[in-house]
Amino acid sequence: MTIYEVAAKAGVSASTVSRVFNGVKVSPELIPLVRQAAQELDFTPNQSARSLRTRTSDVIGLIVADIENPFFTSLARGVEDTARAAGYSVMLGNSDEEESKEREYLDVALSQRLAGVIIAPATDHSDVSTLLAQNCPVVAVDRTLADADVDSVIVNNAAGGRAATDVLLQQGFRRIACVVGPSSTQTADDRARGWHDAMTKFDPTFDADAYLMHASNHVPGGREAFGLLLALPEPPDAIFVGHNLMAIGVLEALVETGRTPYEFGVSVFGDLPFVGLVPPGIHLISLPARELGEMAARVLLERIAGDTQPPRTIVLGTPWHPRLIGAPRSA
Amino acid sequence: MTIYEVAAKAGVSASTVSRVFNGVKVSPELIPLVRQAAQELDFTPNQSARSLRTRTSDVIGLIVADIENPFFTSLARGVEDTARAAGYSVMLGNSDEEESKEREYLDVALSQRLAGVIIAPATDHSDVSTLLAQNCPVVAVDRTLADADVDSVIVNNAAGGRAATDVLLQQGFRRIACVVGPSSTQTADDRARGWHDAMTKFDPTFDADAYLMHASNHVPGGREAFGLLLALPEPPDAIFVGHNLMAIGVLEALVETGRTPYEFGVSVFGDLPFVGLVPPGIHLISLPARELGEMAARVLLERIAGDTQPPRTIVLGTPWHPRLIGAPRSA
DNA sequence: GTGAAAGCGCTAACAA
DNA sequence: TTGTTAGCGCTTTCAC
Repeated sequence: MTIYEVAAKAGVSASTVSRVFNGVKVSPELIPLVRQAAQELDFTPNQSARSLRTRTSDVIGLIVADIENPFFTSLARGVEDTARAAGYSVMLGNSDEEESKEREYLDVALSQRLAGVIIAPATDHSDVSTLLAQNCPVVAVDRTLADADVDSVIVNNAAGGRAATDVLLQQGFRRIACVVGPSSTQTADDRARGWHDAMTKFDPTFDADAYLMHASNHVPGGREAFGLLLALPEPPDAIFVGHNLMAIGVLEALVETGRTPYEFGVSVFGDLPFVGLVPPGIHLISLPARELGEMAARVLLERIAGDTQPPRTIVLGTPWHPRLIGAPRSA
Repeated sequence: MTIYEVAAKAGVSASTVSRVFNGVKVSPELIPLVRQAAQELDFTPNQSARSLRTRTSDVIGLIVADIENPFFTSLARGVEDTARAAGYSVMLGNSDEEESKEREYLDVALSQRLAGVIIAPATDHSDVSTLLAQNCPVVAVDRTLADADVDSVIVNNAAGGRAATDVLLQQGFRRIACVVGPSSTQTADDRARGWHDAMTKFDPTFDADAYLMHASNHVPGGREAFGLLLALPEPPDAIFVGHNLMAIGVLEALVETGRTPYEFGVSVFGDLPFVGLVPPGIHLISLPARELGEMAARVLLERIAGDTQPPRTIVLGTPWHPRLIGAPRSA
């Protein structure tokens, strides 16, 4: 089924059919004719041909680090809904935090000549220059890109770490440990820095190094980190966890040792999926995952539409408001 | 950057460049020449042109009902990994259980001339005939398609319902309620049927109708259903929940009423995300979500490769083995 | 084994 | 306003 067969059936030229399908002005009486013919022939425009000719496409790429993490699913949902509303589809790639997989997806985006790409970069020096060189706009989300001059949509991680630590200090906890993702990843370092600032501001003699743990961004990572912390000569009396999945691991381990978050303080930067089953007493700072996705998509769509202002960094979510799950401590 | 510029730089014809990039036989000495030239020019083959010419594409579509449900994320992960290993990319669509959104994504798949589509249908009469008419293979996953003659990769839901009910009967529970998704959806009905069979086989006088609840496939749905069941003149002493998210809602409500799964039996068909925080005593039947995705992708890839055997229905996961979370009842 | 040439289905000048 | 025509970048006969 091509535009020519539709044209023949409708008794017009191919250009007229093309015009009808692209909303270009055409005598009103021809429109139903063409639509009718297209309908009867089950005609669907061939996007490959269209893309080839126009050098555009209505597909955007989304590359996330872990599609099984609810944070990224919500983010993806935000991107998808926003893109869909604007007539774009989403190609999803999962980098698994691996640069090589990420590279593969960037190459796919390039060869598909996607309209644009939203990426939660696996590293802060991920290379998107090939895309930029082809005028394929890129927006970084959740993390920034050090080597590329692109828009970023992020949250203030340091402030989050600080807020999550402060709420534990207010509760009277004093030896507050910190568990975040692998060191030298941006979000992990920033969150740890926030914690560090809050602790040393409160108590300049606090031996921060002893209570900072880096672990892998998964449930077992949190579990292990918790074990190591408890084994310390002077174990912490509370913990700030900078990642949702690790928090699950920490909480599992905490519950197993018979402790509760009322005795052993817990604050988390990130949302806990299905929070209803989480032991009460923890302090949560919600990350606007969906909004990050929506905003990233909105910025990308503007770029696709031709926006040429200098790249911006958009920070969402601050100021942070910790939320207590369950009843206050006294209860 | 086109194939012609690469050809010029390498001192060969465009056809030779094309051959090199497609692994067609060429004098060995030309290959490095061409690759070198391509490299220097940052050449990336234009897939739109390729698709237009060859009428193929290396992108497959995946349409799921709820990307925020861990079941579908695992499934998506299975699809993605399998597809990627075979050199295919995945376009993801979220139907939100809505036929209209599903239709949109099917149309996108059609106009993009995707290589194939894996769909977890929103309804059992979702219409994929347009795709089939264009020789775009379709594989149904998790649910079957009544009106289309396509491959399906599913689980035995009735057997799952039966197994989940039997384990509660063995524990001594007798008034076992059933909560599943909206009635007249296939998976919900099948799971309920399994429960019904198990109950009436055990006790032919059991008043099944009174204890069957349909709710929406979300956390609040499970919560509400649980409330209604408790309000019954003769409340159940146990519950079989046929959906992972609803199970979360049921468990939240259960915990709030101060009950435990040891006194009030709970069995679930489906995986509970981050199961470590779930109250002990529940019986779980794991769904092979990832494997469903992998198998669906494998079947689809075979179809894309030209497999023409009659459509098959592949059933995964049976026999079911309920798993107890936490210690046995006596403990 | 390699190149020249045609054409996949569409859009965009340009001409009428 | 509508049609004619050329060409987007690639693959693939068909000659050589």
